[in-house]
Amino acid sequence: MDICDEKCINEKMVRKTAKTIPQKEVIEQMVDIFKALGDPTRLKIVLALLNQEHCVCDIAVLCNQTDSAISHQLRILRTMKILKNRREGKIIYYSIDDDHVISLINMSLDHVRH
Amino acid sequence: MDICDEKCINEKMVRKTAKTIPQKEVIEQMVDIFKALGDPTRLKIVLALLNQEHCVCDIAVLCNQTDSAISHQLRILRTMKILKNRREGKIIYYSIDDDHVISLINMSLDHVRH
DNA sequence: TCTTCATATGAGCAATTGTTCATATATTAA
DNA sequence: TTAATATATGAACAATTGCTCATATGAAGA
Repeated sequence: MDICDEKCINEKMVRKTAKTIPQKEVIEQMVDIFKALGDPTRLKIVLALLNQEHCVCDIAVLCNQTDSAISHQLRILRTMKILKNRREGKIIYYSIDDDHVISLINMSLDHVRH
Repeated sequence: MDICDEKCINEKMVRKTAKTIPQKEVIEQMVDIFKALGDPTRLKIVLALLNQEHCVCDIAVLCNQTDSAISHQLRILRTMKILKNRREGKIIYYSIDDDHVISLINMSLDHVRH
């Protein structure tokens, strides 16, 4: 981290805080989780799966979206290991694969309710 | 919520889950928080302010961004009541105005560290 | 086998977003 | 008042994103 001496107002404080900021990789992973939940369709999907698994088709109904749109978002959430799925014949059931995400959602619910 | 009888595979489960999904307004507010933290610059800003306030100029240094870019993002975070600011002469100090956000960040840090 | 149904996926498009650059505002010092 | 400094803001632009539509895959039944 190179700190410009010219512009920096309070170099000591900046240096101190700089040490506390997580490394790039960690920040990127945090951003990815928040970004995943920062879309109404994806958040609704996760909310719909909080208590039980559902098939793609039912998730689409619950989210008022087309199967295709939901499938695209499910792939993103699956790739991120936020969701997992299991096949039963033609039907594929999705469920939550990450307890931290549940905690994040409950905490943001607290936030909204002040 | 109208549930299509044709497509729905398991109507009972869908109806049951539908009742548990928060209303639109709540979901939008949750999305807004996650979206706010779902950008590397904004997340870095909040991380930089976790322990103490900083002026715009120093935040820019800490985030490796121009003052202007930071100022734009600070306005977003201020509008969302995630940050507050105070003026001291020419300098404006920003700090965190929302404890829930701190909890969210700590929880996502847990997540990243498995 | 052929058809149907559930899901997945690629291309294309419109909307959103984050940054840059130029400029404006506001405070302090000269 | 004028100049310098810190911050804010509007316009423009490039990049990203989420959806639609068409098509593909994969499993079950006829």
